[in-house]
Amino acid sequence: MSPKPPFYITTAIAYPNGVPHMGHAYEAIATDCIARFKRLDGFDVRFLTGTDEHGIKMLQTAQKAGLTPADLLARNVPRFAAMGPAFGLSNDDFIRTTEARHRRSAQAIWERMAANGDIYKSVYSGWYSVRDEAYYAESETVLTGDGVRLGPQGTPVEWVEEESYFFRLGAYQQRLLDYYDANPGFIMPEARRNEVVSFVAGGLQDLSISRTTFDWGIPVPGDPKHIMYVWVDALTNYITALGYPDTQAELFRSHWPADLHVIGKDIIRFHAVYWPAFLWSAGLDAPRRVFGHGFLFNRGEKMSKSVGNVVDPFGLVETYGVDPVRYFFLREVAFGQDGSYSHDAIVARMNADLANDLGNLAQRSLSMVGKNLDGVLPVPGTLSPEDEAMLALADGMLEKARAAMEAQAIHLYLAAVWAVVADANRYFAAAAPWALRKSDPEKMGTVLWVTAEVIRQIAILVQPVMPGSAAKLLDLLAVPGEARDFAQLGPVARLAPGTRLPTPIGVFPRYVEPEAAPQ
RNA sequence: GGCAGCGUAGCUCAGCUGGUGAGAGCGCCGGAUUCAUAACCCGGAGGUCGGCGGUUCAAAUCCGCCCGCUGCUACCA
Repeated sequence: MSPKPPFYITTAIAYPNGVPHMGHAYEAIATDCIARFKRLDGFDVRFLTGTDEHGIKMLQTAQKAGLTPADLLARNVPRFAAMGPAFGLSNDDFIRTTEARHRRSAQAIWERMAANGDIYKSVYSGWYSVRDEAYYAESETVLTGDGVRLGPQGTPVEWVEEESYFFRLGAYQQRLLDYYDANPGFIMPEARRNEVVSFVAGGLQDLSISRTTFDWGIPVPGDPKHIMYVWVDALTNYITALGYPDTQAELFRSHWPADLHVIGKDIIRFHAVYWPAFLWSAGLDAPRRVFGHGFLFNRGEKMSKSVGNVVDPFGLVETYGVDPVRYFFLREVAFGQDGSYSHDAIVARMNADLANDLGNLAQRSLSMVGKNLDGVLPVPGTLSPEDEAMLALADGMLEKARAAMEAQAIHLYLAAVWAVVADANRYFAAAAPWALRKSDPEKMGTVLWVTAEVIRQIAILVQPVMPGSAAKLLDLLAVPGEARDFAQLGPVARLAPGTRLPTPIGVFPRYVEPEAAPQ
C-alpha cells in the first residue's frame, strides 16, 4: 500500500484570558470534522489546537484578578483543554505558547528572519492612549478645539516613541500578491480573499514586532529588554508543534507546509499576510490554505455579558448531547458565513434531521429485521430498478461529500448526505416492506437489505460529524471496526447477508422539552 | 469618503455566463398510513424576485440611478 498523503490542519490557538465561549467550540468542532473526514478518507492527518498565552491582555486580566499570569493560566487553560473530551475533538497535539518547545521555536524563527536581513531596530512612534493602552493611527484621532487630541474611544492620546524591532513586511508585498495570484485557493472564502488582496495591493509598511512596555512574552534573542510581538509568537505555534526549529524532524518534513489553517474571519490578515512573510523570511514555505469562518450569534444577537445572552458551550453539550450540538452547528451554519443559533433551532434540527429522518429510518428498518428475520440480515433477491436506484444514490454520496469538503463546505457535504436520507425514507415508504411480509417475503428481505446497506454508507459518511452516534449505528449493522473508513463506501463492501444483528436501539432520541417548572 | 458584496415565499437560503410554468429546507394547512422515535409518505399554501428607469424578441438573472444592510480600508486582537 502506498503511504498515506499527509494533511496538516490547525485551529487558531485560543486566548485563555477568559473561559471558552461558543466561538471557540465552533471553530474546534468544524476543524475536527474536517480532520476526521480526511483521516477516514485515507490521509495521514495531523490536527493541532492549543492556547496563545502571552501578551498584555493576559497580564492585565491577571492583575485585575490579583493573580500572576501563570496563576491565571493554571485556572483557565484546563477549561480550554477540556473542550477536547467535551466536544469529541480528535486533535493530535495541544500546544501552549508558554511551553519550552515553543520559546525555542519562536526565538529560532526570529533569528532566521534576522539573519535574512528582515529585522532591524528603530523607533516606533505614534499616538498612544495610556487609558486604552493602545496606539492609534493619526486618522483615527481627532483634535479638539482646545488643542487636546483624542483617540477613537474618546480618551486623550499622546505622541510616544518607543524603541522597537521592525520586520521588513513591505519587502514582501509583491511576493504576497504573486502568491495570491498563483494560489487562488489560498484565502477562503473568496470574499475574504478579495479583502486581503486589496489590502496588500494598497501597500505594506514595515511591522513593529517587539515591545518593551511589558514583559509577559518571549524575549527577543540577544536583547531581552524586548519581548516579541504576540503575533510573531502566536503564529509560530503551527511549526513548533511539528518540531521546529528542527526542520529535519520527521513530522516537520512530512507535514509542513500546513494544508489548512482554520481561523476566525477577524484574524485573516495575520494569517494571510504576516504569516507567509514571516515564513518566507525564515526560508520556509507558506501554508496552502487559510480559511476564515464566520461568527455565531445567539438568536441573531452578538453574545455579550451586558445583553445577558452568553451561552456556555459545555452547557449546550449537557443539554442536547455532543453529537447533536456538532451536527447542528455544522449543518445549520454555512461554513464561512456568520450563523445564528437558538434553543428552538437546535431542537428543530435535532428532531427533524436526526430523530425523525435518520434515527427513525434506522429504527423502523432494523426492527423489522429483528422481528421478522430473527435479526439476521436477509439475502437480497433480484434487485428492482428502485433498489438499484437507491443503492446508486448511496454510492454517489462520497463523491459529492468530497467535492464539498475540498472547499470546506461542510454544510453542503451534510446536505448531500441528508438528501440521501430523505431518498431512503421515500424508498422505504414506497416499497412498504411491512406490506410484503406475507405477500412477498423475499422482496421484503431485499428492501430491508438495501435499506440497511444505505444506512451503512450514511453512517460511515457521518462519522466526522457525529463520531459517537455513527459508531452506534455501525454497531447495529455489525460493521467491523476496520471496515468503517471511506474506502468501504460504494459497492465494494456491501453488507454481508446472513450477518446477525443486535437488537436495534434508538440512536437519536427526540428532544422533549422538560416539564415546565411550576411557577 | 473609497473598494467589495448583499437585499428572492413567515423563517433560513438556492437560483452560473439572460429564454421550459420562480425553487429547496423548516414552519403552517389538508390527505394517507401504522413497519417506526405521534415519526415517515403524498398534496397544498401563491412571494411586485428592495424601488425606479434602461438594453433586449425575452431579465430575478445585463446596465444606470435611488433606498436599506454588511465587510474591508494596517500594526486592539
